[in-house]
Amino acid sequence: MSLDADVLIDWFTDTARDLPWRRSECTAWGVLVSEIMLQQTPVARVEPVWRSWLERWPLPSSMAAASQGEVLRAWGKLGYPRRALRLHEAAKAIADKHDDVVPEDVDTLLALPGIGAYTARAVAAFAYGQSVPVVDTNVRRVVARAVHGAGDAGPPSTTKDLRDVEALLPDEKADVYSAALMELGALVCTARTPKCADCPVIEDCAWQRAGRPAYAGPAKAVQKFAGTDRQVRGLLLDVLRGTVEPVAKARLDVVWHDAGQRDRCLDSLLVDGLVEQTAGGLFALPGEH
DNA sequence: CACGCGTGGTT
DNA sequence: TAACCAAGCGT
Repeated sequence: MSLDADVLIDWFTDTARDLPWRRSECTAWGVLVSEIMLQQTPVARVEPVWRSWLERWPLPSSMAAASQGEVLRAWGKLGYPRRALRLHEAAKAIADKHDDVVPEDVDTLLALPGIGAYTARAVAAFAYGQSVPVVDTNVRRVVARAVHGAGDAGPPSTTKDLRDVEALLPDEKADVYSAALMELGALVCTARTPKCADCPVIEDCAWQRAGRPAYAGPAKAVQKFAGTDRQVRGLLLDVLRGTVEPVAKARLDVVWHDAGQRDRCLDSLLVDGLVEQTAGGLFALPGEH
């Protein structure tokens, strides 16, 4: 049994959100930028940044010409700023080695920094209309429920997940079908309170037939934030995003009480290339001094 | 393969 | 209100 492709595609056509990276005039570069920004960051926070980003850097080569610091500042508070650095590297590679054209081949996309199993296929499908399985957390949850009758997806396994979704793809409009699966997971078949009453494929749903059993797999580790290096790194970076001129270490020291953790985080930011130290010993976003 | 990596809105 | 959640990737 599989999910009725015609029904799902019709539902998507009628009710999908009108997101700018889904419009026909959006370039492959626009799609790629959106996919990177949407890695772990909600649509609502991505949209305004994506718009200004594409206006400022409409081509990979235009972004490639910017400094790392400019890119990090433009990334703002989307989170996980290493994504911005990798996107910058990807833009340079596309400009230099691919004639400023986002590659359409999955393996070529996979070779670019910051592009993994999901993003490579999302670009292949949504920018170039290819029939490839696009598996994100939404799709994994929809498949776990509708196909396997489980309450939620178990631990990810790229090989198995791709195989599962490959088997569902219709002969026609596989790209729209993939977008529809993602939209279903994002809007209807949600993690916490699924809106089964609104589901277009409830007739096909194995979870529904099984009486909607609770998730039975291994417990998922809840990610802490308060007090972690991630929080401290974020605080340090926020200082540097807010100033154009390099700052003395004392300006960074005030953001966190624990000097050991502070210094360790500053070191890791330097190692990651998110922060640079000037000849005078001051600190700044990289590439601007 | 499990873990670390930002940030802010929702329940 | 603390916990959960959000279109992953690289190591």
